[in-house]
Amino acid sequence: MAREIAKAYEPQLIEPRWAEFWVKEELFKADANAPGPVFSIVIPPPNVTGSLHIGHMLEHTEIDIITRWHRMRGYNTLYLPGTDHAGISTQRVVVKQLMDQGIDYHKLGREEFEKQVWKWKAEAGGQITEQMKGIGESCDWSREKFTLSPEMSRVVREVFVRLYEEGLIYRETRLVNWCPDCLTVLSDLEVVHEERQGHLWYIKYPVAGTNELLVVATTRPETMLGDTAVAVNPEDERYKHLVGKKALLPLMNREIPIIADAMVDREFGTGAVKITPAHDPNDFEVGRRHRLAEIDVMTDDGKMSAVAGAYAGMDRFAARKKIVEDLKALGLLEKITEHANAIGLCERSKTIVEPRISTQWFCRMKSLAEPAIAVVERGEILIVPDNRREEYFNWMRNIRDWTISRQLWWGHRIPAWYCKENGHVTVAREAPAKCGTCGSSRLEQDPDVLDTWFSSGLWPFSTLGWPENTADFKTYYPTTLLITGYDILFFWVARMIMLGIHFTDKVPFRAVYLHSLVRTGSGEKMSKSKGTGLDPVALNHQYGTDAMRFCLASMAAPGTDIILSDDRLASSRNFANKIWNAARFLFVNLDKFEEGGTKLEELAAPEVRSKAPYAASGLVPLVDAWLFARLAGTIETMNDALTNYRFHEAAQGVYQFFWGDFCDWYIEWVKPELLSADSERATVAWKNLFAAFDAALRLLHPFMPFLTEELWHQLPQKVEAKSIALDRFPEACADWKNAKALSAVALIQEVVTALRTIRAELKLDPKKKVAAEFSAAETATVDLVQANRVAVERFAALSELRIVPRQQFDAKTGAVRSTATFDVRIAYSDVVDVTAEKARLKKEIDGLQKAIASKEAQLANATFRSRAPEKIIKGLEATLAEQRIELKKLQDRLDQLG
RNA sequence: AGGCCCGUAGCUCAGUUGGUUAGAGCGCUACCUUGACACGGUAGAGGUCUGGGGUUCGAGUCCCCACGGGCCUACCA
Repeated sequence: MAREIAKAYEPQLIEPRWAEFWVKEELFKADANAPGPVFSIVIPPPNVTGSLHIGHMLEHTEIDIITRWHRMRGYNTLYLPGTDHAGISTQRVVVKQLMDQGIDYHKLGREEFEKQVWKWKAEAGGQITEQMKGIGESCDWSREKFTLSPEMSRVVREVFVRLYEEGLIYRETRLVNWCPDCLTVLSDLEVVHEERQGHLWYIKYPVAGTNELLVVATTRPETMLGDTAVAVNPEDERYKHLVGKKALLPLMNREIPIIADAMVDREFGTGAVKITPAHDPNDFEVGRRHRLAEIDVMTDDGKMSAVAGAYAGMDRFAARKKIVEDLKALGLLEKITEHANAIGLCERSKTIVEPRISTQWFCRMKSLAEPAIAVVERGEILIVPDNRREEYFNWMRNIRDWTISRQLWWGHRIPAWYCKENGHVTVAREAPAKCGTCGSSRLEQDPDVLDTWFSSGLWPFSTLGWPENTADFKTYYPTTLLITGYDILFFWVARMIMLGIHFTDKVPFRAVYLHSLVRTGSGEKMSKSKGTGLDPVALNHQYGTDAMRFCLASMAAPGTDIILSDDRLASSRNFANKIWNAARFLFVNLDKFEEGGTKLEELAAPEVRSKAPYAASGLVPLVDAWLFARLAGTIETMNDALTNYRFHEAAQGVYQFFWGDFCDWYIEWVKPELLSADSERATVAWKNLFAAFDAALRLLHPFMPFLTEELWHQLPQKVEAKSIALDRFPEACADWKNAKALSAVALIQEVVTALRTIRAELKLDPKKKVAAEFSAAETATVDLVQANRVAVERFAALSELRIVPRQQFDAKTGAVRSTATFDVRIAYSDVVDVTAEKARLKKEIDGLQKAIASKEAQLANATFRSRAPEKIIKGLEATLAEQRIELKKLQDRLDQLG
């Protein structure tokens, strides 16, 4: 029966089918009671608002490769998927959507708004999950979680209450980061700093009761409306006489004290600082020290407030302009200078963050951080690449309390109730019927929600059933590994470690692999808003998901960012096509072979494959032995690479094996034998070929799941076998290792290449068969080439390879190539380009002479001989000997050419 | 202000503890539409590892300085 197999690999025709199959068959459903070592990994939950971007593609590719690899090695494997409710982003998205419909969400009311968000989530929120299924991630979808589900909410409340009871969560009024666009407080981490060119305005403050003017410099003139003091350094002779006097605040006509505080830098500006405790972190500190009034001159949406005098109601930036103009008109503006400063922006909205006094909930971090530092120090959690360890330590050792409340409606509502009678606070797991202190039933729940990262911080154990000691929790916690981006090391990783240890007494994961960031061609972080992002879904469609995965993996060297290019993607696509065509070759020829009566079952059934390599006439043919030796080496390389998260090395290993060894050499070598009349040799070749092909598919499967699944199903499998994903990753059999076969084939390859090189230089028609001569000093070399003469003749398109003794080797005519171990020659009657040949020889002689000279010098050095390891010296001497022989040959050849 | 990373072939990148003529993919050149594959085959050209100094028998690899690029942390108005 002839097999149908397309000429080129068309991933679009294959991927959807397998993606659906994997999900439908629940192939990756984990069993907490299954035997074997455990591998478990939880997904860094992507925002439910999001769609798959290139960063996810990289992250998920790495996770899936490691996961599939473990599963194929017999681990009890769990890859737990899920999404994050992403408080601010999601709320922003839905608010905007409502606004587009002309609906103000405030008017809708909290309850109705929440309903709208859930509705939106149900309709649009599953996009990324669907995309993950589409790209074939081997998740256990039955265990999918959402950070805001009732199940997760229970855990969040449990954690909040416990921390509150332990005194680690508290409520306080202080200066916080406020986003006037998102209308919520932000944690320090959610404020991104950007260097901007601004100005320094020098403003004259009249000193009450004198004719003096005190000049202060500020970057934010609009805040002066809330000034409650002017500060100078106590040591500053220029201003000593003014301390204790009053300044008259321009525009507001308010008297404010002139105070002395050591925080003032005498060198900066004028050495006199306006103090606005309600709008600047430094000033806030000074204000508390000196018991100054805190006047908030702004509203929550960044406008000037009622206490801002004539400027009330103006936008904060418009007010700045107007204030500067007014000061100028009054003659109170001394000068304006250029000044660069780092400005705080809201991560989400990019709005300039306003420091503002507010009552919020905080989490005390110091005591949580200490054990989290210790586990990393002790290596109980491995951070890879390890240079990130220092960043982690640095941040953890200087950790500050975490603002955990947010003025949003979408999120985990803070489980605190205020007594309307007397303000008592009751914190509880479930809504209390009455105040825990006074018994009043007039309670009101805190309107705020928790920072999204608060629930994310519980992810590794909340998803596995904690606080119950479930089977999942017992089996899969601590998780084995976390793969995530280094940009959320503090946001997320650090907090999971702290909360994980605190609540479970165990680390949440044994290792953290921080993957690279995918950058644009110009090296910037890809950004959707700038339009510089690549759409992985489109690219997957264009090149195939497997090609995309392979490409990302092959570039994913730890610690280096990835710049993705079309060229690189195309090369991975070509690799997929190469494999496809290797399969095509097998099946097309198999059709012919089967006409002889031997069926695929007999050549490639699992039990047949398991006994490879097969011998012909009692001996495993050299090239077959070589192929399996290469296979064993590749398996070891890949296992070693993946153990150390060196995805690029593993990818390179399988690429080299499949394309270089399997396609370029092995298939070419055995081609004639596959349809040979010698049916024993043909059968052996087929069996070995299929066994190696099958092993190669399994090696490649974690990287290219679709293609390998498709081709694997074309080989006979055990009756109950459903997927290559559940087959075993090949193991490097000790029997396969064969150093002799490796070096023997390497020599044959060298001979072939030397002959081909001559042909190319002589510009011989590739189809024209010519005679060649071979000679070598060692008998073993001669025997080897003799034994493989037919293969060499075919590889180099020779009519005949004559093996001649050294002394009979005619190097005087024709074109010659020599190595230290052998010489080859092709007789050629036409005129050879002597000048070119001489130039080539001279260049090679030059290089060799340099190499020889440096080795001779090194070996002549007594210190080197006494200090270098024996192995190096011996190696050097051996190479030197070879190079001398080669040099001699080249020089002789050059002499012959005159 | 402090800390980290990077600078290797035209391009994008590898190069594990310092050790023998520095690798890959793409691109380029030449030849080849051979019965798996032009998303292919064969052969080839092309770097002295940003610059300078140092340690060492020996440095792309370790140290110092400079230049160039990126990132993180940080309350100088």
